[in-house]
Amino acid sequence: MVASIEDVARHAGVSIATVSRALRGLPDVAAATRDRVLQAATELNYVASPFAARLASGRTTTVGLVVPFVNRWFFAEVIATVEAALRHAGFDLLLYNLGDAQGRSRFFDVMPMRKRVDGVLVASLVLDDAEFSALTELNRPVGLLGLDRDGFLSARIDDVASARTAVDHLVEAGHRRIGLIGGDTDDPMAFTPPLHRRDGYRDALQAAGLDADPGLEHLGYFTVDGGRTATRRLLELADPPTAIFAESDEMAYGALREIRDAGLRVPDDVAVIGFDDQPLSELMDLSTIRQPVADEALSVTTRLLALIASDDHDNLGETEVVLPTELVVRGSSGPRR
Amino acid sequence: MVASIEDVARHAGVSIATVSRALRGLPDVAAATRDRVLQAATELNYVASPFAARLASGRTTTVGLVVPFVNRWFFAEVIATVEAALRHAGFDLLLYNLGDAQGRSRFFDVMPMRKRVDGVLVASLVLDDAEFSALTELNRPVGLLGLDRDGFLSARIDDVASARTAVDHLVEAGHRRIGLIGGDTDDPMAFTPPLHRRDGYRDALQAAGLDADPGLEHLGYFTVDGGRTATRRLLELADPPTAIFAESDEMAYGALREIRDAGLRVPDDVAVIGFDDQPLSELMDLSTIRQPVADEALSVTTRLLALIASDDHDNLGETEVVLPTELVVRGSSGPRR
DNA sequence: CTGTTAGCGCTTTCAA
DNA sequence: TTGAAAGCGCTAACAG
Repeated sequence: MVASIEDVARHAGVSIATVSRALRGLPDVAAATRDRVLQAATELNYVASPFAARLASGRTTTVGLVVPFVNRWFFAEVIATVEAALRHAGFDLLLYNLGDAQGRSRFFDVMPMRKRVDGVLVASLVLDDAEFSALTELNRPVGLLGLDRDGFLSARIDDVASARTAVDHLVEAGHRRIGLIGGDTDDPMAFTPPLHRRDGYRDALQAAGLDADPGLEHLGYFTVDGGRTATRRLLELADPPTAIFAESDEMAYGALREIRDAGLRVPDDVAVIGFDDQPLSELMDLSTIRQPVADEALSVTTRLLALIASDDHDNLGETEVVLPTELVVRGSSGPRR
Repeated sequence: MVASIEDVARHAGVSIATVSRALRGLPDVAAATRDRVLQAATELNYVASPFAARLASGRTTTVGLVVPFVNRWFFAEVIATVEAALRHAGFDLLLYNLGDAQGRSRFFDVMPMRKRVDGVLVASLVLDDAEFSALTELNRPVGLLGLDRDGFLSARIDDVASARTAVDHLVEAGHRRIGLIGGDTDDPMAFTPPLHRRDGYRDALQAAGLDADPGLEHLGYFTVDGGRTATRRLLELADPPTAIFAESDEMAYGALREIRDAGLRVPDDVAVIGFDDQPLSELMDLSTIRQPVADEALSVTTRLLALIASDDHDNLGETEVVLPTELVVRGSSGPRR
C-alpha cells in the first residue's frame, strides 16, 4: 500500500540502487536519471524507510539529548535549540529526561540510547566516572553542555567567573554581608551550576576580604519556593545580609517576594541579583547574569553533527568552547543606601 | 565487537529464534531455556538492535510528539509527562517542534514522522482539514491534547467554560468593564486556547448582560511583553476596565506589572485573573484557572499506547476526555472597591 | 553512470 | 517447545 524503493525503481525504469543513489543526492548519477527518479518518487509519494536505511548503513541520523529536567527555563531553551538544529540537518531528536535519581541510575544502567543514536548530547549533568564510562562505551561522539571533560566536545559558560561577577557587583555597591541561595551540591540529581556558582561566590567574598560565613549560605533548590524559604532564613539571622546572590533567577524571584513580604524594600534594604536572565527577569526588574543558552546549545550541536559526519571520530577539532556572559544591572541591585 | 543475536544464541546453545522469543518474553519457551538465554544475554551485554527489530516486525516502539513550542510552561509540562509515560512503556519519544509558520507548513508537507512512529501525539494546535488529513494518512493512531475531533483520541479541558468561570468571578466581584488580553486567533501558529478562551469571555459578558466592547479586547500574544502592551492600551482607554482577564498567566504577569507601573493598585483599581496556574502565579498572588496539564497528557498518552498495543486501531474506546479545571482565587482579584 | 548481489540483525511463519 | 529459513527495505561493494 505504501510505496517501497522497488516501486520507485520500476516506475522510473531503473534499478533500486540507482533510486537509492539519486534520492540521497550521491554523485555519479546522470541528471536525466536523477530527475526521472525524483519524479517517480514524488508521484508515488515515496520516502525511504529510515529503519531499513539504518540497518543497512549503520547510520541512524538520530541524536540523543539527555536532560535532567525539561520544564525548567534553561533546559527548555536547550531542547528548542537542539531540536531546530537537528531538524535542519535532517536528524531525529530522541529525548531522554532523567526525571529523578532512580530514573537517572536506571538510565545509565540500561543505556536506552544503545544502538539507536549517532551521537549524544548531555546537558548540565554532574557525571561521575561510571557515567562517563557508560557514555564512552556507546562508541559515539558525545557533546557536553554546561560542563566539560577531556576528550569530549563541550560548550558552557564560565559559571565560577560569572558568579563572581555577580557578587563583585554587590560588593562594589557597598555590601559587606552577602547571602547565597544555591542548589544542593550533594543531590543525586545534581546539575553543574550549583557547584561552580557557589565557588564563584566564595571567591568573590575572599577577594573582597570578606569573611565567609556559612550561615549566609542557604539552599534554594533552584525553585521559586526554595528561594523564598532560603530568604526567610537569611532575613531571620541576627545579622541579616544586605544583599543576596541567588544562583538562578527562579530562586531570586522567591527572594524578591519574601523580602517584600517582610516589609523590606528592594534594593534599599536588601539587594538581589540572580543568574540566567530569563524573560521574566526584566519584568521583575531583577539584576542578573545573562547567559547565551541558545548559542551554547547551537555551538555544541553543530560541532557534534560535524563530528558525526566526519570519518575520524577522535579528531574532535575545537573541543571546549566557553561563551561569555553579561552582567545585567536592573533595579534589584541599586547602590546600598 | 558488540554482541548480536547470533552471539547470544551460540552462547546459550539455542537458535536465534529462541533467543528472540525468550528475550521478548513470549510464551512457549521453557523456563530453563529462557534462563539460559537471559544469562547469555547478560553476560554478553546484549541488547537487540531496535532498527533490525523494527524492520522485521514493522513496529517502531516510538511515538512522535508534535508541539508548537517547547519553552512555554504548558508544553514543557506536556513533554515531561509524555516522555516519562513513554519511557515507562519502553517507547522512544521523537520530538517535533514546529517552530514558526514556515516550519509548520514544511512539517505537514514532508511529514517527517512517516514510517518512523507507531503513534502520534499533537498538542494544542489548531489544525486545518489538510493537516488532519496528513495526520490520518500516517495510518497510525493519533492522540490530540488540548483539542478534539471526531475519530481521534483526545484529552483537553473545557476552555470555553473555564474562561467563562474566570470572567464570571470578576462579574460577581462587581466588575462591569472587563478587558480581555488574548492570543492572535489568525496567527498561522495559532494554538487552541485563544479561540476558546475568548469565546468563554464573550459568553460570560453576554450572560451578565454586559455589552461586548471590541475596544476591551487586546492581543497579548501569550507573552509577558504582549500582556504589558495590551494592558497599556487598556489603561489608556477613555473608560478603562476595572478588571482584566488574561488568557494565560504569562500575559497576566505583564498586566500586573503594567498596572502597578501606571501607579494603580491591584486589585483595588484593576483586578486581574489569568489562566493556567503556573508555579509562579502563587508568588505573583495571581488569581487564575488551574488546569491539570499532567493529567491531560497522561490520559491521552495512556490511551494512545493502549490503542497501539491493540490490534484494532479503529476501536478507540473512550475517545474524548475532558478534565476539570479549578478557579484559584488569590489577591489579584479581590472584590471591587 | 548503472545494475547485480550480498548483507544489515532481527521477527515470524512453518515444520518438526 | 524449538529450529530453519524467508524476508523486512534498504545500502554498499563490485562489476560492467
